[in-house]
Amino acid sequence: MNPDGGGSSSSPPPPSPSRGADAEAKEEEHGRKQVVVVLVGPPGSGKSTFADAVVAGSTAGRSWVRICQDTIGNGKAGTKIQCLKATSDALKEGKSVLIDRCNLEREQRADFVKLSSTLHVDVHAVALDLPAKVCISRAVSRKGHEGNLQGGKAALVVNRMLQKKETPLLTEGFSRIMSCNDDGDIKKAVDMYNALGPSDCLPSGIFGQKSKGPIQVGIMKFLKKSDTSSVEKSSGPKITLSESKPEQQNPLAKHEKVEDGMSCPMEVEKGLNDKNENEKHAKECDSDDVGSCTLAFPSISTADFQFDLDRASDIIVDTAADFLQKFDNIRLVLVDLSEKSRILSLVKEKASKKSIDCSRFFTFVGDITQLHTKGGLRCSVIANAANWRLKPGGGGVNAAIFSAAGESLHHATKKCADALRPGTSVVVPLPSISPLHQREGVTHVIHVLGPNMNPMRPDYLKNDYIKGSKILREAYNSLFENFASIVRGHMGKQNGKLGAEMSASGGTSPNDTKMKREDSHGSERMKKHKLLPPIMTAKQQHEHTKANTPNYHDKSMTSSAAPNQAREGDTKKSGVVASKTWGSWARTLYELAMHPEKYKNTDSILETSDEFIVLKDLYPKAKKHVLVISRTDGLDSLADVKKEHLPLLRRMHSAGVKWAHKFLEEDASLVFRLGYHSVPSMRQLHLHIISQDFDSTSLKNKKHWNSFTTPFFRDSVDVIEEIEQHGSATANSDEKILAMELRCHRCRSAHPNIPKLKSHIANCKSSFPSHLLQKNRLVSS
DNA sequence: GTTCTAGAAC
DNA sequence: GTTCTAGAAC
Repeated sequence: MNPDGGGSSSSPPPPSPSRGADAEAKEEEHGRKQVVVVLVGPPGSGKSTFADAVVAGSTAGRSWVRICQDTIGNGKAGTKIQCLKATSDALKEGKSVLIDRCNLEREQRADFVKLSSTLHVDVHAVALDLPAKVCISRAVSRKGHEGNLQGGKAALVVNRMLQKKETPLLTEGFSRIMSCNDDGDIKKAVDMYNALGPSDCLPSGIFGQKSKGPIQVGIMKFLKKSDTSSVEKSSGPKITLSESKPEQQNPLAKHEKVEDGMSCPMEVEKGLNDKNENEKHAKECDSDDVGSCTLAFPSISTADFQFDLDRASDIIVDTAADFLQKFDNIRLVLVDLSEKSRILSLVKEKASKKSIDCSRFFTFVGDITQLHTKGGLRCSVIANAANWRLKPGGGGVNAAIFSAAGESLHHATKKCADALRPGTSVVVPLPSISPLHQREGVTHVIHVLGPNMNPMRPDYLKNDYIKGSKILREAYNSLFENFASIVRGHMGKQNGKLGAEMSASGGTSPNDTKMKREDSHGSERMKKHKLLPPIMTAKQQHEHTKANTPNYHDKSMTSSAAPNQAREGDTKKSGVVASKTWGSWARTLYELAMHPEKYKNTDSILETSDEFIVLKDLYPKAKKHVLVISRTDGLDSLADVKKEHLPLLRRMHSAGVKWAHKFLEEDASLVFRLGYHSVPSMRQLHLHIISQDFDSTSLKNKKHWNSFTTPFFRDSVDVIEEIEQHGSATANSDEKILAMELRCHRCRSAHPNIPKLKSHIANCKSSFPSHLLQKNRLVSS
């Protein structure tokens, strides 16, 4: 760390901040260069001490004022408004200002930046990035605090605040940002401001941000015993070696020690990841059938930022074991390049202790982009340890996969998503022109993003391994779930072919078609209730279907009320765990699509044709929200859609576009998006046409929001293209996607709850994310 | 899908 | 005390 100029993470600072001629003239007139220093740090990080030291120790004639929200209210709680007023007054008197309040979130800092810029004054951020443990200990144990934040409650407050912390950025308007990571950094920073004469200015840029932080005990774990006494205790013997040392004395030595503890031992047991085993597994998997049920995946988050290998291997083995229990006939292969891979040997060792079937979960040494040609292992799906922007490059597995797959993967990825949150994954069907598809037989790439331990990236976890482990677990679960969804799709296709063959030979009646549909409903419902039946190979599925066919025939419906009953009976009879049917409410659209004449007196139905009806959504989630509902009996969700439905889908899309244009005639400011929910709540395939204002009282919860603004929403244009190319559409069926944090669909900013999100989107004028601006995904005037 | 409501979060 | 979320019931 070198706070006084030699920034560790940014380019060398320019000689002086770039500011308008106007401001320069003003400064010359006054003969001084004032500055506003916005302190950023939780309670206990030492903001007041810092500010007092600058105010008291100024040696070069600059006049400083500390503006403290805790004291500005004269006994009552102070407000930001009061602080802004005091700042403005002090600046007008020619003084420089230190803002002593937490300012951890961008929004809290914004007004101070704005005020400074209005008054043509430079604004700096000084982030007091001390370990959470230090801040908590200080906040908890201090007495007579000006804001009365002390004792046990301080620990909770600090923790809560740190969860929301947003690292200050130059784009917020700061000319200079300095991070202080320990008392040494703080002292240097204080000295620097003390030595600043009235007309001096400091170089602009970012200084002192760490690329790697010291190990910290997870904040949550630390806080589980949040009363004062246990906080004191828990910082005792349980803390790792690195933390038992005084934190501030020698940060570098501490850092090295920590890294020692983290890195893998150099001497790896020979033969742990044996080549013979590779060959054995390759043979077992050397068929298309098995290959189509095999996922090859790299270890997530362990390469670049050294997520603890021991914990990571536990998580891999746990999640894989759980997953294999739920599904038969699926294979998971952990791949790493080196025979000496520590993660492979750890996983292998732990898997053997768990007595997992080693033909269904094993490690493989090789290049994940050449598993078939070089390793003889067939895998139709590979996972990528992606970066959050889903961009090629960077190195490691990500660079290798994007490079091997060629430009088409990049294009295909952009269609599915433009960013990924830690702990989630996204399925990208690999176009058949991709070399990776042609050469290796890879049909899908699943991009996965694990926890991020890199402070230069969003969602940096500050070595909170409790949270990190949770996210890593989510990442693998999401990966495996998405893989299962691909395999399901594959099985569905096999089934589809089977049906077509039977039909061509005259062996099927209309009821057979119905039967297949009911079967797919069964699986859909089970998916929802997490009672997944074992996934079968195509052959087994065939046998299974045949065996159950009489039941379906017997039970096939004779009235519109029958489908639910029929399905319920079937699932019980076939010995599959019984699960809930579509609720009565979920059949509304089905009833409507089948019998629109019954509803002709309502003004909700805008259009009726043989193929579809257009309906105003009863609970619109935006100013304009209509549904184009297919009338094809048996077509309930994206999972049911096949190539034969393409003409229908195209016509539904055209109808949607037509209605969007009609609405645009009434209000040209609207922007529409057309798409399907990955897993609809209502039966009967329906296309949403929804204006992007999301201005509606019916939009009430996170699920509503995320179902229209995450990859859960599949753009109609993409669905059509995917079916053209692959014969089926992928659905992002991972339920976690609907529980994701709330982000603005335009600027992607995060918001803590629905009301705050709504007030943001009412005003957000940012342009839409780039991927939405392509391929007519948005319809506007 | 919505409504209702307990209890968590603020 | 009020706001907000999330799970159960429908």
